[in-house]
Order: sequence, then structure tokens, then C-alpha cells
Amino acid sequence: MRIATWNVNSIKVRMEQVGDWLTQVKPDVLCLQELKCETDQFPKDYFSALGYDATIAGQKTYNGVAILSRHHLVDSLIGMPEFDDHQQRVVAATVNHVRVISAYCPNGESVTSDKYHYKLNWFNAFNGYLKNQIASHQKVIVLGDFNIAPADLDVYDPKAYENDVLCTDLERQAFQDLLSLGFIDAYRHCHNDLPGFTWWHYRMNAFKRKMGLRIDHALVSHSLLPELSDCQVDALPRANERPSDHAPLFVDLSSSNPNS
DNA sequence: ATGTCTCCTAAGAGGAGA
Repeated sequence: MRIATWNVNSIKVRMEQVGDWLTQVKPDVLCLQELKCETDQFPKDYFSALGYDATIAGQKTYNGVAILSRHHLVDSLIGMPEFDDHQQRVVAATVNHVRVISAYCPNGESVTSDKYHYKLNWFNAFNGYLKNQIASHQKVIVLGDFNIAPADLDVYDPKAYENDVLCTDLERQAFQDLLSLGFIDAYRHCHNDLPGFTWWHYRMNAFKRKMGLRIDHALVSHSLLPELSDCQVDALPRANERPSDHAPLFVDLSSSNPNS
């Protein structure tokens, strides 16, 4: 199975780019973030015509997550049951006995912002949520925009981002606390010393100047580790004419057939 | 470098969020 994630920064603007990418890369599953549309505005028919079923958690203007799948999606769950939040940031569903979670973690804005506190609270809730998910499902994969660069290797200029949002010790600790539940950072596991940037600012010609951060991640449960064969960032869509600021990331699992 | 992009309100630009 190939399972991917992409923060598309508006599905209405990027629909055809996503369709083209699905046609070329043919993932079994694609997790989407920042839909920026309400659930009933999501172009479900367009992706259905490409062979993808969808579970959607949208809202007006901001946030919004979805899971697209070429296989049957079961046991869909919108949001975190024990965290009351009108911001649609989490959706889960099971595909071929693999629990897939699409997450759009809060950005935080800046360390002095109320949004930064919301971010840390949110990660605390997300930790509890994933603890439950990993306890109730054998194979779990969490993909999405985490808005955390876990280490200096994940930042083009660590000095410039030192103690800045996305890179603070508290955020990095929150990320490590997720791993401690029993997850592995798939990209870092497969690539010891490559940056693997997934996001580049729209400003400053950041993409062409390789000024990126690795803030989109795929976490696999220990039970999936034997199946993990590859994890790649596809930076090509970032060079599109009207790109999302994020590039897609995908994981290849060697088995996970319906009977395993 | 308050630099770019998207969406909203509301009838023009400007604010929010990233």
C-alpha cells in the first residue's frame, strides 16, 4: 500500500493538481489537510470518478481534513471525541486493516500568541487520542501537517528559527511524546541525513532557494515497521504554476493486504 | 524585507490565518 499526505491549502483551488498527482503517483490512500471548504462543498464526485472514496471533515474558511482511498473506508471518525473543538483538524478511517489518521495540527502563529497555547493543548489532546487509537487498532499510521520541525536537520536555517514557532523545545517535546506512544517517524527512519523538506514559504522565492522545513510527517506504529519499505517527499508539485506551499509525502508499505 | 497566497465580508480594500 502507498499512503500519502498533502496539505493542499484549499481543495477548490488545487482540485485538479491533486487529481493529476493521484493519476501519476497512484497512492492507495491520500490524506488531505487545509481543505478550506465545508464538507458538502468538497468535490467528492471528482475524486470518485478517479476511483477514490472519501471521508471528509470540512468547515467554512479554515482547516478541514479528509482521507481519500481506492479501497473501502470503514469506521470513520471525525474529530477527537474527548477534545471539544470546532476546528476540523482530525479524521480517521480504517483501510485494509490499517488505521489511517489525517491530521492538521495547529500552526501556533508565534510563541507569544494565544494560538501557541492552543497548539500545545491540542497536542496534549492528540496524544491521548492516539494512545486510544493505538490501543484499539493493531496497525496505525498518522499522516499530516504537524507544524513541527522535529530537529535542526529539518530546518534550512536552524539559527534563524531558533526558539521560533515550529521549532521550540515544547513543540519538539510534544512531537517526541507522540513517538513515545509507539510510533516511528517514517521519513527520518528511511533517510538518516536528508532534510526532506515538505514546506516552503510563498515569500522570498523560498522553494527555489531551498529554504524549506520538514513539518509534514508520517508516523507508523511499531507493528507496521516491518512493512515500511520507503518514504519520500514529492517536491515536484511545489514547482507548479499555482502551488500549495506544501509538497506531498508518501509511505510505501510492502504488504497490508486485506487478510493480513 | 509586513515579502505571498487564500478566504472572508461586503461592495472597497482590508483583516485573518498560515
